[in-house]
Amino acid sequence: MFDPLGYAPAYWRVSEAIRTRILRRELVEGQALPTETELARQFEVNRSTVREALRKLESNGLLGRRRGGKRLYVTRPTRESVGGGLSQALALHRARVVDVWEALQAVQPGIAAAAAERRSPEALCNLEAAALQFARRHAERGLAVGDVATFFDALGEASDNAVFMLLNEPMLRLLKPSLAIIIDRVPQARARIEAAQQQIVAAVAARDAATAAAWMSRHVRDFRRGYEVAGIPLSTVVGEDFDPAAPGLS
Amino acid sequence: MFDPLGYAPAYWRVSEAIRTRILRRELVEGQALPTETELARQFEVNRSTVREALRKLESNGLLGRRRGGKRLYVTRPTRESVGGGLSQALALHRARVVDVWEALQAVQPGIAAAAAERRSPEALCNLEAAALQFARRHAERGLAVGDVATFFDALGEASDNAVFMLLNEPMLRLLKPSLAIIIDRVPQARARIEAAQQQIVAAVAARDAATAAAWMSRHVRDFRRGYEVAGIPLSTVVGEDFDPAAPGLS
DNA sequence: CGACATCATATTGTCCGACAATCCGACAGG
DNA sequence: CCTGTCGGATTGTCGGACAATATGATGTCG
Repeated sequence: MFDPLGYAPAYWRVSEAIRTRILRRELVEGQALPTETELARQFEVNRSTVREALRKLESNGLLGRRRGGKRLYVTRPTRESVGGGLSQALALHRARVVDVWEALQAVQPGIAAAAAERRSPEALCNLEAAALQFARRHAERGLAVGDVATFFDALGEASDNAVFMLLNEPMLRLLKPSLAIIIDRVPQARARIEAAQQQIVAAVAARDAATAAAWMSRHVRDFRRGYEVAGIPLSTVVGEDFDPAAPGLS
Repeated sequence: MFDPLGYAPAYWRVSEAIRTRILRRELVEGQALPTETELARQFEVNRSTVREALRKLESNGLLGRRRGGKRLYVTRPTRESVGGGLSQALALHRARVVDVWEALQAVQPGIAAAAAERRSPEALCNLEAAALQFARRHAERGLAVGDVATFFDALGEASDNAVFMLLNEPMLRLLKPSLAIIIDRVPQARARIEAAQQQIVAAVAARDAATAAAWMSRHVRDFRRGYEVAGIPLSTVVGEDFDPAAPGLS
């Protein structure tokens, strides 16, 4: 009948106040935040309270500090920060590799199509570079996985769509461990990936959205075959590697 | 040439220590965290330091408190929490409605297909209920938008894929404001949405993945027409409504 | 025996004050 | 122009304090 009358602790209100100003763009990116003491003075709360609020915003990626710097600056969440949160959440929701794969299957063709339609010359160049990088050194297992991710990232970049770019990161992060196993155990995986990448690059270069999407679809389907051949159960729960991105060193 | 030697403040290390234990499932969901004083004793740091660490985890959605409760419990990030973070990030990245629409166009058909393949009887029931709800009361503008979102959510639920469920939330959140305008300004919008929903429900009920995906694709394409008819520029930057989910009242 | 009122205790939210480390900017000197 | 020095400002961390209130134990009554 009655909702509980909301009480919000001070650290929460302080954090919301700052967050709102950032989202309203009254505090613009790159701008230095006032010092903790100054904020405490303005909000009329203690510095400890301010600090708790700042930690919240910091971990949301809205505030960050420059390399080795001391003061906080307004920043927007990096892809890594958003992706980290999302993949962490997915891990806790016990998402399975097949779930991630299914999402990949749904999203990536769309990304490829968008990239084909709108790629800039530089983005195409990056994409080609990524494909070449994978082709050149896919012998080393450690690098190969990273290069595959780089390729997908370059494609997202080429799509010029912030949503795609942000969605790419967490899915790849969750896929990486199992992808490493596939590349390790399935002999023909490297060659198939290389071939698919080249077809996709060609289609993107030719601005042929339909072909790009089709090849990407095939490419992703290959991953699923990879799981089966590598003997990874599709119902494996994706795990986080718990590798914290070092704190101030962004 | 040299990497900076990493230094991590204590509050960060404390936060990481707890986060790692949660991700390793050594701290399971629903479990109460030790008290702040106890944590301070165990980590051998000051309580203020512990509190800063807790704020980080709290805002990551890994810790939460029960209604009106005092102690912190281990929780997993709710859909709202990760959706809020993601849509906030997208807003700051100046994502445009066309970007969100494009992502919707890529993802939703996949969700519909997955839902058609795997829907449980209960999920189907919820989906039907959502469609019915929209059909019944789409006259009221305020409710109509929410009901559309509920329909998409029910579909995500039916797909039984945690990734899809988590991805749905932020996109809908960003789309809502513009959707409200469309429903308001485009006379035939309501009828077209209702028709599409019914077709999708029917396809999902019949486990016809291809038809479900096709209708969903058409449905999403309609939104784009809606933007044009309603006179909303596709390059409008999506904005956050800055509606903070109340703090302890989850 | 179980439901309910009562109360002491524990816990959180917030404050104050303090201090070391170190980052910053200015300034001088080669 | 690069380097060394220095004082002030700022952050990270600490200890202690206190009010408000959630929690759990206790006692009471049906």
